Amino acid sequence: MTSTPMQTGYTIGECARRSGFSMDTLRYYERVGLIDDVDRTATGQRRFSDAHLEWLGTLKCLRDTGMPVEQMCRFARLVRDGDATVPERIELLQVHREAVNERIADLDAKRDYISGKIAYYQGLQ
Amino acid sequence: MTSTPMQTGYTIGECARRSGFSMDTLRYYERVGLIDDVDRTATGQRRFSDAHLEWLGTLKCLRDTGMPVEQMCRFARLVRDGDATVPERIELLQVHREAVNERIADLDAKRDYISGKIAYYQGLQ
DNA sequence: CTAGGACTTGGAGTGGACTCCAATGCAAAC
DNA sequence: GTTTGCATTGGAGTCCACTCCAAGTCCTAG
Repeated sequence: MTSTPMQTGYTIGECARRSGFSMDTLRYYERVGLIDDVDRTATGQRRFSDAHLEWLGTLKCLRDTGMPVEQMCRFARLVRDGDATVPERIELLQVHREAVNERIADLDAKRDYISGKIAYYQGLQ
Repeated sequence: MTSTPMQTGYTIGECARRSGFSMDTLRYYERVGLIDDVDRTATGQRRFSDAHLEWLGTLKCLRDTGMPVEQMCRFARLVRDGDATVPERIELLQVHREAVNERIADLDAKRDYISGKIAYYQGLQ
């Protein structure tokens, strides 16, 4: 049904479908250092691993919650630099989570404002 | 303390401070048709009214909840076109509110994922 | 009266995050 | 073995929503 890995690992197209990023975005992320150690076939095509897919899941989460690419790069660097950076990673994620909390609270308040507007308009009918 | 309206109404600077938009953004919004009927002094300076400030509050809410400028323009047009468009405005706001709801739900889920990551890292310590 | 800050314009520039392109090579299906 | 379509590259282009600029005018405090 779905294509089988031809050597081993996922082609960029398969990886795009599974990760939710476009192929272009995956190449871009590799270029800026968000993705590492991508295998290549003898002829130069990328082959992504399950570990990559998991990492991409994390990236997707961070990106979709509004973390700038540059900060994700910092996180990626920490991960690359090994266990000693765990406290820094915790710190970074906690700060980000707080930003997400604030964003949610803001959206929540503003949704109420919108609901108020809707109710007002409905009162006019 | 704060500047008094020199004729009547707020200068663009005052309006910027009160609305949370920059002066440049206010001029840009006027250009694209999001703001209407701004008075001018004899020498051409803008003077915003309280009604403008209220409208800007609505714009801020829509913008901060992710509505694209183009869709805000559509809403502005509906408002300009008078009472007959109230049902359409309700529809537009309801659709937008639903988008906000989905955004909140998504952020919520992803915050949990982040919390999971944090807990995992803390388990390593 | 003068200094210094606020305001005007049209248009150009910015930033972030992709997204597309052309020319070319590779691979799976029939 | 050829077609169909997926993959490669570097670099250019796009999109959105501002944001900045230069050159000039205006306004108010002292």
